[in-house]
Amino acid sequence: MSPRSDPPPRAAARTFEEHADGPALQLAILGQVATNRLRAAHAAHGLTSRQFQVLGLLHDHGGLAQSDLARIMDTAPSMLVTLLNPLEAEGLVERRRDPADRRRHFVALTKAGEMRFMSASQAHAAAEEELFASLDDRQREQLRELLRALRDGLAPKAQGACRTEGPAR
Amino acid sequence: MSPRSDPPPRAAARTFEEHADGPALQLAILGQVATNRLRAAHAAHGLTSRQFQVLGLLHDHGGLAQSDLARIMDTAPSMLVTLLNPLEAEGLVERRRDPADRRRHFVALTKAGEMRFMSASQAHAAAEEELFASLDDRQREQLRELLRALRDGLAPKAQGACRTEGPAR
DNA sequence: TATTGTTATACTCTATAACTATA
DNA sequence: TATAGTTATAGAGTATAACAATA
Repeated sequence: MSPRSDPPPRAAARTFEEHADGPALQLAILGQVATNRLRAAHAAHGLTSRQFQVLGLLHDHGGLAQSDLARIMDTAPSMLVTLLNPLEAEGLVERRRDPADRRRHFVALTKAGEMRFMSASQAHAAAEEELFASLDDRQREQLRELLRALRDGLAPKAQGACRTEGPAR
Repeated sequence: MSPRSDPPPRAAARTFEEHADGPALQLAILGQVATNRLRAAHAAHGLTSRQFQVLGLLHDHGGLAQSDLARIMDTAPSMLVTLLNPLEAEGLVERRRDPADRRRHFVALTKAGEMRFMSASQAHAAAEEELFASLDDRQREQLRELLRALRDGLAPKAQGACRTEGPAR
């Protein structure tokens, strides 16, 4: 469309509005919207998103040592204390000392914790459905493929994580 | 594919891993990645992302009253003080009282502020290019369309904003 | 009395370092 | 000495409320 030599084909100077319409910022903004909706879904069941993650990992693994949980979540051990204490106080989670190595705390869901995860999990699914309500099935599949390609194209570091946190706004 | 009546066709119970693979969490995670890359790009030029936004809005509008800036950014007036003070101390921004209404502070970029925005803007564009390097042109266009459809499908509130902030992790 | 901008304060989430106990 | 977990502390980022100046 530009038949001859425009100066160099480098990115021309952009206005801020052009940046704001660009895919990076749009992705960042929509990711923040998704984060907020999910946070609200979890909060409706008395959980922060990270606590939901804790319950979920315990659910999937059938319990974990506190140190393994810290490794999986890529967070400091002291953070886990902060996350687990209220969960234990509410009776959603149980800490048991490992008799074989009395330093270790084995953490597992209680019955109440299982039920709480189930209900929060449904809220999570509902929030997801609501977020993508405006896309038809074909668009959703396209989006999933693109996000997967994007994820795979980025550093391996970003793949396993579930880091969606950060204060409300 | 399920020829007769599975219980109800409601969403079955999900493991956490299934949630983690779902589009909502993937979008949230990738949005956080984008936020972090952009933040790094801005930080390389001595700016937080919100300060970059301030410079950008001043660039696009050719200066604004502080109160208008607060309205556009949907933030408290006191936040602007926090954002503008270091920018003014560095000489990137100038505050002038409006002679017609001496309560108002008209804020505009200095020459140095313009240059700083330009360089940070290039870094922003480079980060964007790097983020989407693994997608070909067709995929990028698909993604832009899907993000636009998604944005338009969500509450009008989410459309204009540029909120990508929140602490580092 | 309402509006503009500032200061002072508090809150949330996260990160770091020092400490206890087990090995 | 090294590891598991805890406590205490500090930091970044944001929000809220009280205030001064001007209209």
